[in-house]
Amino acid sequence: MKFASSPKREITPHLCYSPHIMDEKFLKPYDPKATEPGIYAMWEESGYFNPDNLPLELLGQMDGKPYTIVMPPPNANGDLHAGHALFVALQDIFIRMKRMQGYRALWIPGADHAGFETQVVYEKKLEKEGRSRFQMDPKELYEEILAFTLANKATMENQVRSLGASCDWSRQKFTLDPDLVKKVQQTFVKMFNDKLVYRGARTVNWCPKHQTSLSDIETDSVEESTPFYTFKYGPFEIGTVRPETKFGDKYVVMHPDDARYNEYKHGDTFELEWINGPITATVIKDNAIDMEFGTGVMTITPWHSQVDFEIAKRHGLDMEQIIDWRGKLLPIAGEFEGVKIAEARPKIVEKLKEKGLLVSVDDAYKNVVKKCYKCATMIEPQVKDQWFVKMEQLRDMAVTAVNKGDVRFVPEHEEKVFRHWMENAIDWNISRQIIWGIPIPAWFKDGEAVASLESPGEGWTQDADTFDTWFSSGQWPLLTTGYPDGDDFETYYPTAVMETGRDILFFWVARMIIFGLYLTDRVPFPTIYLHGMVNDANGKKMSKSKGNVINPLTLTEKYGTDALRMALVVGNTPGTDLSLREDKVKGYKHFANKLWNIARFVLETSEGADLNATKTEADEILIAELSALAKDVTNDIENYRVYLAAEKLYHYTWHRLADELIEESKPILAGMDDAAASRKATLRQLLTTLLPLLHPFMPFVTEEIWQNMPETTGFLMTTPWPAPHANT
RNA sequence: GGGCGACUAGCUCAGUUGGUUAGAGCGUUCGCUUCACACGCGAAAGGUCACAGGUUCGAAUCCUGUGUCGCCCACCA
Repeated sequence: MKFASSPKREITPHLCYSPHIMDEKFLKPYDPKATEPGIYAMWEESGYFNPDNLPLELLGQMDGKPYTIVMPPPNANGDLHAGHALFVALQDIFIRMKRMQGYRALWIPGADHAGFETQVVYEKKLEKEGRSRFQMDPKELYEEILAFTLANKATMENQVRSLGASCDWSRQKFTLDPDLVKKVQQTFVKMFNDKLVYRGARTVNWCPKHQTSLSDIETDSVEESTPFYTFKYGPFEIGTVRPETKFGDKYVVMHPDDARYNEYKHGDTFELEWINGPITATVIKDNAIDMEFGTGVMTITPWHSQVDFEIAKRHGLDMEQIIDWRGKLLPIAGEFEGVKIAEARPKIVEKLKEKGLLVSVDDAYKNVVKKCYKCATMIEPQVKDQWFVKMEQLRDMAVTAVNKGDVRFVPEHEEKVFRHWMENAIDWNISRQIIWGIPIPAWFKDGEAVASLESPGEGWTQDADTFDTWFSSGQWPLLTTGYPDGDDFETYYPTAVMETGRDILFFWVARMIIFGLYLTDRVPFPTIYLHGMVNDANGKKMSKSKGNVINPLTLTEKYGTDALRMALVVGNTPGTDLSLREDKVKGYKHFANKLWNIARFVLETSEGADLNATKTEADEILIAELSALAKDVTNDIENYRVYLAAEKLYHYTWHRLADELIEESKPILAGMDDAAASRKATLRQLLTTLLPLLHPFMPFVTEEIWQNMPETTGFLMTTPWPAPHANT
């Protein structure tokens, strides 16, 4: 493979300094605050975060083979949290090692406009200011959210920098970049033409507070105790937990095989007294009815229930909206018109009771209700014209890829979770009734709907809806590498590994696999590394309302970035949640300082020594020991056992090198013989081997020490990795 | 209702796919102003590996069951 021979950046001389005598700063404890910003600026200025600028000598090791990670784009609607710090640490470890191994290591940063999530955050802000989006001009609202998002995006980028991320800022992407927006819209048009998206009036998850529909995974199912009412309905008894929806119920449904109701035939009609007076009801026989449940008879409300909708569709029954988009009853409710459902329910029950129609109430009944995952408002199922992605074919592609082993999961058991979800995935509602998002390139005229980037002509109006944000972020590996054309796409796609949180396996990872397969016939990444959640010291989920949120930047301020990175990584196995304790971070600050003092000791005692001195047999063994560790650690990282690699290096550094080797060296160094000369050269070599190994984990302190060693040149960041590959 | 995972030292967790006396960090106890480091050094205590069976020469590790906790998915009104 050929690789770009873009001119190597000249490194400004003042950036790399090699003092003859040890710098005074080694006489004081390591000071991350005074060190980190300068080091990061130096790296960034070097241009080496961009793999096209990497020295040819380095790339020559791997023949310019690419290694790509696409950074999960943080939502540009707030500060970074501990989870971001974890993924930065992990991904930077992979990228830094691969870069040192000679890969064209590319880590693409970005930001997500995060449609609904951002709008929710902004609406809360408006609420605090006593404003509401429903009283605002849409354009004005959009501009305000845009300004808010761009400000957050800039803050967020600097926070990512301060965590030491060696990502290529020159390739940074934002989901609302005009070229990306266009590509996302093109995908929609292509899917429309391929009949993989369709427009349909179907039951959607409607959030009455946020005034938008939501996908199934954007709702939480919560078990609640809800009274279960049984009412007289003509000659029948019917059960319900939602009396407020019953105004329009004029179909009574039972199972065709239910012997108890043999005398009633499908299509029979009868008169009955109902909530607001007499109505005519029709008997429907349908297999969906569970004869065992309740009386085996129910009435249906097709507009506000998925199951009822399906039944109504099968039999071509009328559907009528009972509850409006705000969650209030419509005129069909008569005297209850305009009343909120929560208020209306007990009143309706009371009325039915007075009419002698209430048979019984079961207060112990447990019922699963859907809630908006952002505001916990009860989801109101509503029938609405929306765009849906047809999942069947796409889902099969993804499952096949997993079965073939084209994608593997770390930890392995997540594959089962993924497959289980995938096999049951139903059509995906991608329309959102919010302004903050990518407009859906669809046009309507006389009940017809077409997808097209441009207006099809006179009289067509554009869809006012925007895409589910995951519709765009699902294409992220493609969008960031420049699909469908361009050198980057050619070179850097598919990526090497997708490292992200377990919580967005369905939201994001599943969709990326689907879009990758659909658009390129290739999975976007062969490996999915899923990290667990970062919880507070007591293992509780961090949340603003609980007030237990740990800001990673506060910790780096106090203990240094290297310390936080180690604390997040050591002992943190993939897929397992982590309890982040300040003590742990503090411990690794001490470790950074320990390394600092090791460097000080070694540099001090070996000043002016001949680094090529002949080594004693004992010293050769020490060199070999570290080589073996280097190989072992390389193997661990390449097999995603970062937690082990970090611990082994920690242990070697502190308890082998410092506690044993340095201690035993003291008397040896005191002599002026060959053994002393050998040991001086050996300690220096051990240090120059250990620093690259520790660098991916603790980039700042290692680079700082490296820059102060007389025998080193250039950056530690681009120094060859001191061990062969474990896998090739 | 279905699925996934966890249970190892006081606490937080490792234990790399069965192999000597089960490890780390923090904490605890004792002793050290030892000239790299008190952000330190030396030592020590502390575990029926949730429980019950099974496979095996050998089990924290594999199998079966039980219990407890956590997470995810779910259109029985």
